[in-house]
Amino acid sequence: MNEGVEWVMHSCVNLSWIPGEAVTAKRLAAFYNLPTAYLNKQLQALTRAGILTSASGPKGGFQLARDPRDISLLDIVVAIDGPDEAFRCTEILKEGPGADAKADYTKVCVISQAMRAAELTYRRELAGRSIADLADEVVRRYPDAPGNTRNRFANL
Amino acid sequence: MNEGVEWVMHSCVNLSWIPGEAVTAKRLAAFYNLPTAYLNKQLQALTRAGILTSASGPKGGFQLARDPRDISLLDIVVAIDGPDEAFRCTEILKEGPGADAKADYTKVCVISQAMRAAELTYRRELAGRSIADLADEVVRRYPDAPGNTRNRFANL
DNA sequence: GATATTCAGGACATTTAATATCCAGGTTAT
DNA sequence: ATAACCTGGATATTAAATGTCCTGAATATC
Repeated sequence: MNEGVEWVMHSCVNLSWIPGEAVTAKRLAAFYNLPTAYLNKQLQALTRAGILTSASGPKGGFQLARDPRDISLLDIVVAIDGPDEAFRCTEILKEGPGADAKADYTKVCVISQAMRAAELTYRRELAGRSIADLADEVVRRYPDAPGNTRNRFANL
Repeated sequence: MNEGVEWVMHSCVNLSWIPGEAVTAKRLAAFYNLPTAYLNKQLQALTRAGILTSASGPKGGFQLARDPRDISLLDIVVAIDGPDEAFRCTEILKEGPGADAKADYTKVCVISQAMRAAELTYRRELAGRSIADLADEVVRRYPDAPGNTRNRFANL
């Protein structure tokens, strides 16, 4: 999995604590000492996916495009890592005996089905957790986190 | 995910229909028209993981090392793809404000926990499915499959 | 309007992992 | 003795991840 997933999940949680204000890629990168240009690529992907909004020019930057309650971890994984599942069925049964050339073995093959079923539970789990969930949980454990975060961004 | 996972899952199901007989890597590869030497590497990994037994020399080859009911899909994924999870926490919180240098953020970080929880459901699902499950399901749908498979192997 | 800031995105460069191939050495059935 | 077969290391090839750089477009501010 793309390391950018980790970066932008943290960035989205941080952005949820700075509502209504655009934060530049440079500052988001400086927060965790990440490579700016590369993080910017990931942020662009989130923008294309409708998770962030971006603005050019001075006072420009990125913000969450919607309520963090409506941004799931799956949304982010799909935006950064793409929609493909980890297990890719190459339909090797087509090379086996009694193969049906017209069959879609990605659907029919028992192994493919089992792997897809497992990935489905994974995705369901990720779909059930939102950026707001995570942010709330952080606040429960570390009440100062939002303040500390805003403070750090103010000094970048 | 390594494509070898697909190859060896199919191979293990096939082997479950040829109990007590060693099948060479060459024949296992020919069955699905796979690169022999590379498949052999995957089979070696399964052998090291205790899923297969191997024998050198004429009449040598690979067999299932235990009852297919006791070989889970997770066993195979771990043997081929390694034990690492897809999401790798790099502890970027250590670069953030108020970081605790002694903390293990792979355990403490809320994002890391959420991703690990999701992968856990995935692994639990895979751990709950065995090679025998899949083989039985195939037989239920295609009763001729074991016979066809044995027949094809006999002619390779 | 000029300027400085920032995002957008394409074109690279580098590193790492996946996907192989080959061979030399050890094992074993015949 | 011989041939078949697995083992594992070395190496090659390809694709993906990771990262940099630069041009162009948008825009806030003076």
